[in-house]
Amino acid sequence: MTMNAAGGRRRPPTIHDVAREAGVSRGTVSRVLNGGHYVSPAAQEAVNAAIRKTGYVVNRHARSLITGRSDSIGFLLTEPQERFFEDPNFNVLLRGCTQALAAHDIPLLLMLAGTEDERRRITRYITAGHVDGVLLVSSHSGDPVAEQLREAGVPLVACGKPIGLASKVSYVAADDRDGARDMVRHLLSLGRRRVGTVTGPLDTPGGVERLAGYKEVLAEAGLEFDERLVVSGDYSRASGEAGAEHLLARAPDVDAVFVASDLMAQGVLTALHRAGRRVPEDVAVGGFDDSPAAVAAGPELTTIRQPWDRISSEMVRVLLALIGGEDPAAVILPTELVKREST
Amino acid sequence: MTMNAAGGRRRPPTIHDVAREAGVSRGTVSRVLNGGHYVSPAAQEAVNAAIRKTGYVVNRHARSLITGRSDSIGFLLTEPQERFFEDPNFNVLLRGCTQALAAHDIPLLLMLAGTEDERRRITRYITAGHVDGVLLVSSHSGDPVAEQLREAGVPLVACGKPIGLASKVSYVAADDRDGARDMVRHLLSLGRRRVGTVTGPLDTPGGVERLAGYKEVLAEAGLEFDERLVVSGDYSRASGEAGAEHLLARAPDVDAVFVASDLMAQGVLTALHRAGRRVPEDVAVGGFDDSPAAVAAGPELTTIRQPWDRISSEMVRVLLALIGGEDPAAVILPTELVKREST
DNA sequence: TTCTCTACTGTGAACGCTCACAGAAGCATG
DNA sequence: CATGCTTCTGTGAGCGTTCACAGTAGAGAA
Repeated sequence: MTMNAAGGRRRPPTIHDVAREAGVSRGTVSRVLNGGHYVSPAAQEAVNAAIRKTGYVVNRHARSLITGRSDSIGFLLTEPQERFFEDPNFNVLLRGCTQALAAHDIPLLLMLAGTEDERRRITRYITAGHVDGVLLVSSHSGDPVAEQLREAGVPLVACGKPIGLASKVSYVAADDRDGARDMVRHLLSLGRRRVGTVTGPLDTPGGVERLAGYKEVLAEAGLEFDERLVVSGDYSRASGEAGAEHLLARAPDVDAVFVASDLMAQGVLTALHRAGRRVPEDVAVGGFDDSPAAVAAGPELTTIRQPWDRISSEMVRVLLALIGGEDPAAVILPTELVKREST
Repeated sequence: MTMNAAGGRRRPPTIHDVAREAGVSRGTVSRVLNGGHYVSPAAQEAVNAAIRKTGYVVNRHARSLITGRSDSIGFLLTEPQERFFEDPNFNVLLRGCTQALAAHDIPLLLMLAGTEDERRRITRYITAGHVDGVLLVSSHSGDPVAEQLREAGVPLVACGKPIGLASKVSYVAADDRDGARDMVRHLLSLGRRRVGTVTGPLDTPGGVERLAGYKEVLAEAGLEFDERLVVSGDYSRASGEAGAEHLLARAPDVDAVFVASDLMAQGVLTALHRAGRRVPEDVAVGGFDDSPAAVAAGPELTTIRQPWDRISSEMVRVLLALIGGEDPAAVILPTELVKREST
């Protein structure tokens, strides 16, 4: 649009050009750029017109150099596996965060720290002040990166309650336990009495909480806890399949399964199908997440919807507050039972 | 806000601190940082030691301010839909690019430009020089953002051959046409003669090329082209399902389907199952992509593997070359037939 | 009048780095 | 001895911005 007719590549306009154009000083332009306090309406208007005319865009590098802020946020994934990329929830979360930040005109830097080596480099990068804060997605406990960032005083918001960390780290999570309770109550309401579960990894908050909810409801229904009905998975499809086989072998009379993720539930469906069990007639299956995988499955999964859109927007809100100097906060968001064909 | 354990607020070390520590000047430190030309071995070593000792990390903002480079790359998604996030290929691509860039210590900025409004803001952001180059993922033709960036002279590499654009834009793509040929030949080799296809969107290069490959092989096999065997989809699961129903209605004798994406193929399987057709006995189904969806499907899909890892690393390589002043390049990578249960 | 207060504006000095340039040292050549 | 060349090193300037501070003008109070 602003190509010079002369053909030369034109140097982008600076605050100086705008000042000259508006007939004011650099300082006044800067004040307009940063909220417009102590600026007369006339100057305000002149500067805005000059900005439009010159096509001026602030040079973030120059600004960052002096403010010490970088005006960007890191999205950090410290999973050793690529599981998160396989996980549809991850997409939704990433997209939600990007959009929430875009509303503040803040770019998001995607950082993958799978290996030990990468983790070191990225920690170094972050602590050097190249991002103002970090959105952390790391399900496992005892994450060294998280601990290091916390110690370095980098504003940090985790997705899901971090287990291993000392207190005072902000996080946003769905109410896993309550979601699990809802699902198991739902299964019991269908008349099922031999309700098994395939848990998530038990070094993750989600895994622990969902199992806790399961146990609570069985107890409140007066059903005896039967450890043969509990097998553990790692949120992957394959582990769901293996888990269901295990379950069928140990408790053939199982008539319902609460699976701690939709992806695992897909695996469970496969295994049940192979074993000749009909879903939901013989065995009702409930998932967790309401990810695209839930609808992709056949039959479509009854599941617990996690409010990913709200989780991501809350993560961004809390992080920006933290950067603004507010105290750490924990946000727990409600889940919702979504009934489909599998129960 | 990095608080020191000692209690003092420590300013991060600058190039000046390193210079003092090493007993040399700023200039020498800078030269070491930028390749070490014209630096004596003794100075080189002293500077490296000082860097290690002080924990110095270069301030990219200061560097960018003077060099005009930003040392970061944008990953731009201009899809209006969230389809890409649903698409497992996207994950692999994003991860691959992030990692390839990480090897060069270049952070990746994720940019989503779904709406018209966002597109304007992001174009502005990019053309203001906040990234050195852009990896563009936009399947549709006539993308205004791409055209604007091209005109503004921003180094740009597209994923897949852009249709609408004027020439001279770099891209990396799998050999869609050849992949389609392989799959259709495979279906014919199984003795199938009524081979249908569910195409991708025909305003995308993938959609067009895969259909072209299909037609070519039918022609070379001496089979007459039957337009009842061709229905179009949009790469979504739902469109695959609808497409298969359409196909069954128009050509009930269909004995094989080449589906232009795995996700659509999942939908095709669902529709075939509902219609009581066995796969692969009654109808063989071939997908495209070899995405996780291919293995998630039941039966597991025979498909065409796209070399996503190489696509992403090539995109990064070409973009860095472009930034380095080299000429635009097009890279076409070979595909591979992966046989599974559905054929 | 004179003083104070408020609202606004301009100016130099940073921020941490790279770049151009000047110079020094070492060595060979005229 | 001067001269040139190469390799290395230090210095000043400046990138585009914000920030602190010093003003200025105008209004109201003493």
